[in-house]
Amino acid sequence: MLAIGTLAKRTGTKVQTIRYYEQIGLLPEPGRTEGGQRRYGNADLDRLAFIRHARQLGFTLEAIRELLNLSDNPSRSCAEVDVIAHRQLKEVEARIARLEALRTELKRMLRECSRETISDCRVLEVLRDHGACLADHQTGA
Amino acid sequence: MLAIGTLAKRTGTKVQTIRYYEQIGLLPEPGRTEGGQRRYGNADLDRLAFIRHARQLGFTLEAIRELLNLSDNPSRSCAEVDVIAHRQLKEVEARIARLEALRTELKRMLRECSRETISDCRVLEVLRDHGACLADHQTGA
DNA sequence: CTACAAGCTACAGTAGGTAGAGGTTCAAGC
DNA sequence: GCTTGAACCTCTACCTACTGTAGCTTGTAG
Ligand SMILES: [Zn+2]
Ligand SMILES: [Zn+2]
Ligand SMILES: [Zn+2]
Ligand SMILES: [Zn+2]
Repeated sequence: MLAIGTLAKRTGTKVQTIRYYEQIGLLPEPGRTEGGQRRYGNADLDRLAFIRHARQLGFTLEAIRELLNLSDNPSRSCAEVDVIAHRQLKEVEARIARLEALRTELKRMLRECSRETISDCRVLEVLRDHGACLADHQTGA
Repeated sequence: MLAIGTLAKRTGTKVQTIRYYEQIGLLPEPGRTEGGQRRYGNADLDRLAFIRHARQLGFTLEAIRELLNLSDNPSRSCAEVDVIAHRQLKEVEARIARLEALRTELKRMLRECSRETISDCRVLEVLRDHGACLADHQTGA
C-alpha cells in the first residue's frame, strides 16, 4: 500500500491534486490507516496514471470521467470512446486554427513596427483599430 | 454619454465584464447619474475597444494593463511595447507546438483503433500507457 | 522514545469572466 | 404627471483545474 506522497511521485502529480480528484469523485475514496492517512493500491495507481495521461493529451476532467466509466464495461463497443477522442481532436484543431491566426497577426504587427516612439508604434495602432488588422477574430472562431 | 448597456453593445462586451474590468482597475471609475448609474464617454469607449481587441489577440489582462500604461506617454520609445508583443508571440507559438503534438497523437490513436470492443480500443490503450504514445509531453513542453 | 517529515482538514486564491437574486432607476408612452 | 418595464445597481456564487497556506496530527527512522 502506498502513501499519498509516494503515489504522487510515481504519477508525477501533486499531493493536493490527488486529494482534489478524490473530492470531485474522479478517484475513489481510498482505505485509511488507523490514524486517518490514505493508503492506495495498484488499481488507484493505474487509474491516476490514466487520468494524468489523458490530461496531458488535453482531455477535460469531464471527458476523463466518461472515459473511465466506459472502460468499466470491456465488452461494449468502443464507439463512444472514439466519439470523445474525436471531439477532443476537433477541439484541439479549432484551438490551433485560432492560435495560428493570432500568430500571423502578431508577427505582422511586429514586422511593420518601425521601433520609434509609442505614438507611431504599429503594435498599438493595430490594437486600437481592428480595421488595421487582418485576423478574422471578429467573425466567429 | 453612454449607459453601460450601450457601451457593451458597441464593443461586443458583456455588461458584467465591463464592471469586472472596472473592479480590477483596468477601466477607470466612470461618472454616475444622480441615481447611481454609470455613464461613459468616448475615451472609455476607445479604451474598452483596445482591451477587447488585445484580448482577442490573446494578450492577458496584465499585459494589456502594461500596454495601456505605456501608451500614455506617446513620446517614449515603443521598445517595451514590442517586448510585450514579442513575448505574446512566443507564448502563442509555444501553445501551437504543444497542441500540434496533441493533434498528431489523437489522430494516430483514432486511426489505429479497430472500432470493436472497449477491451481492445486503441484509444484507451494509449491513454493507459504512455509507452504506446509518441507524444513528448512527459519531457517538458 | 523522540524528532520531524509527511500526512490531515479547511479555506483562499489563480485567470477571466459569467449567472442570478433581489432591489432601484431611467425613459418612453399615455 | 404617472405608470410600466427594460435596464441598471450591488453582492454573491460559480466555472476549470488546480495550487498554496495555516494549524494540527500521524508515522517512522534512528
Ligand atoms: Zn512598436
Ligand atoms: Zn483584429
Ligand atoms: Zn476505440
Ligand atoms: Zn503520452
